[in-house]
Amino acid sequence: MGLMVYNTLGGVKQEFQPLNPERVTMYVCGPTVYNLAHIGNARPVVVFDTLFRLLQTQFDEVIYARNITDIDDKIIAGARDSGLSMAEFAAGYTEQYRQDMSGLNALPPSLEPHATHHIDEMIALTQTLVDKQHAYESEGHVLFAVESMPDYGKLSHRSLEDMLAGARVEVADYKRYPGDFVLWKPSSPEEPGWDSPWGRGRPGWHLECSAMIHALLGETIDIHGGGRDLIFPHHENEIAQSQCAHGGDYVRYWMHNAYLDIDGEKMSKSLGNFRMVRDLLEHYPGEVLRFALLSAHYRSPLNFSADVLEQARSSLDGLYGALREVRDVAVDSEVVLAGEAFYEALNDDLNTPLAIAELHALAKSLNKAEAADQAGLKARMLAAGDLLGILQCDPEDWFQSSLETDAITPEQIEALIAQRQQAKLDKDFQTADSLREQLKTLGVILEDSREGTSWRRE
RNA sequence: GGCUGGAUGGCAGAGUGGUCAUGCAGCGGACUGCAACUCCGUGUACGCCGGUUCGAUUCCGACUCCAGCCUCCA
Repeated sequence: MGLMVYNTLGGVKQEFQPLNPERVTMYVCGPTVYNLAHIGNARPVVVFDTLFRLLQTQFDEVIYARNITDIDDKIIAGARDSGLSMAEFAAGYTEQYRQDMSGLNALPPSLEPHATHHIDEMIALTQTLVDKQHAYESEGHVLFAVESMPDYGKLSHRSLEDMLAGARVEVADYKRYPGDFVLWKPSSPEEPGWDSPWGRGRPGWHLECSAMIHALLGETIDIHGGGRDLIFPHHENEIAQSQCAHGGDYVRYWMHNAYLDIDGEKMSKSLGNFRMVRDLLEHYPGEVLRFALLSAHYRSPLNFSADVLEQARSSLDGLYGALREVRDVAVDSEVVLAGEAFYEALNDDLNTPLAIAELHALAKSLNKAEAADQAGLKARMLAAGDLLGILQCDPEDWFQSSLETDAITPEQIEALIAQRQQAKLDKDFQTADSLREQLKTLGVILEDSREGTSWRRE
């Protein structure tokens, strides 16, 4: 069985069959660069990065695009407040975003289009929609007329009547219909803007993705991903724009990740419980954050907490522990995971928790393996880890990288270990134990084996 | 109110119509000078009430609670 994915459009798991098996296309909504990325922003990045890695084992060419929204009202406001130009302001957060995601072992996407580099395409798309009578100009705005699209609402399962019933906001008076949304809006002289047939203005948010996808990937793409909250209105409106402009299918498989909570509560400004990736990376290796994010299925809510992070670290310790024992065993680089339980778990709609369970099973086998079987098991574990974006660093570095304390240097640790070794030879166990205790208070754990004593951070 | 999705052992979290998730933590044992690592063993978990069934955590229905969206927040 090949890759199965849950398609939000239709609500069922389907076998993944790309339009063109020679060139698989995937687009994931990236950040609006007006702020630091929080851990919730990181979830789709890690999830779709894992999918990107999986797809690459099955298809020769996988184009993965993740946009940077660098024109937006929040960016305009942020730039104004900080006294920077919009471009400078956005560039700063874009660079920080790249660093943060790299810290989570997320591969760079194949393409990283910036909204401001595709304004011409957005204007053209808007013009097409106006020409086809799906959009209209009103008081300097160009609006999409949702009534012009019979199946508007198909992704989010809501009808125009439903939306009206639930409407809680005042309707702008330039809209013909309350559900109409902005394609192009006017800019004041102080605001950034581009000349267009409707005057100087800037694009609406939904327009960007439709225009960039069309420009870079084509009229129909295979996978479009993002967080659940984007289903409505963002993705619904993308469908409306692209389908009405170009006809045909816009996206073959819509995939949406669930939210994550912090300590059982929604992450929100009012609760003040935002966790920024950059801050978390100062206290935890990126791999721990990534492992924690993958420990729940992407469509399930994930409760993020310090406890979960410690559990992730302990789990990774166990996996790296198995690899450390075979540190000097050479591995065969040609490993085919297809067909194995680990791989099939990922193939089943990216069931990362089950895949991780299989990884633990591999580690257990490796711990118990005869020498003859070690190379093969190690190679499979590393290949499996690579698909998840984990287990790629040197095990000794993993255990010895101390992010919490600089109270003692590796040289000092080695010196104390040598001292303890001598005490052990002298049968002076009291001294030996006190040296071990001394190190423990500094967060260093000793492990004796036949080959000698190694150490790791607590 | 409308739409979507949830409720699994101390914690996290898969899955299934009928002996097993898995990890973390705990407990017992082996190993060890003692530990740590590792290995072995260990938990009458499936929101509530009905129904279908020889048998339901898993299917169906009601109920309770929770979350998300309906406002350019992943």
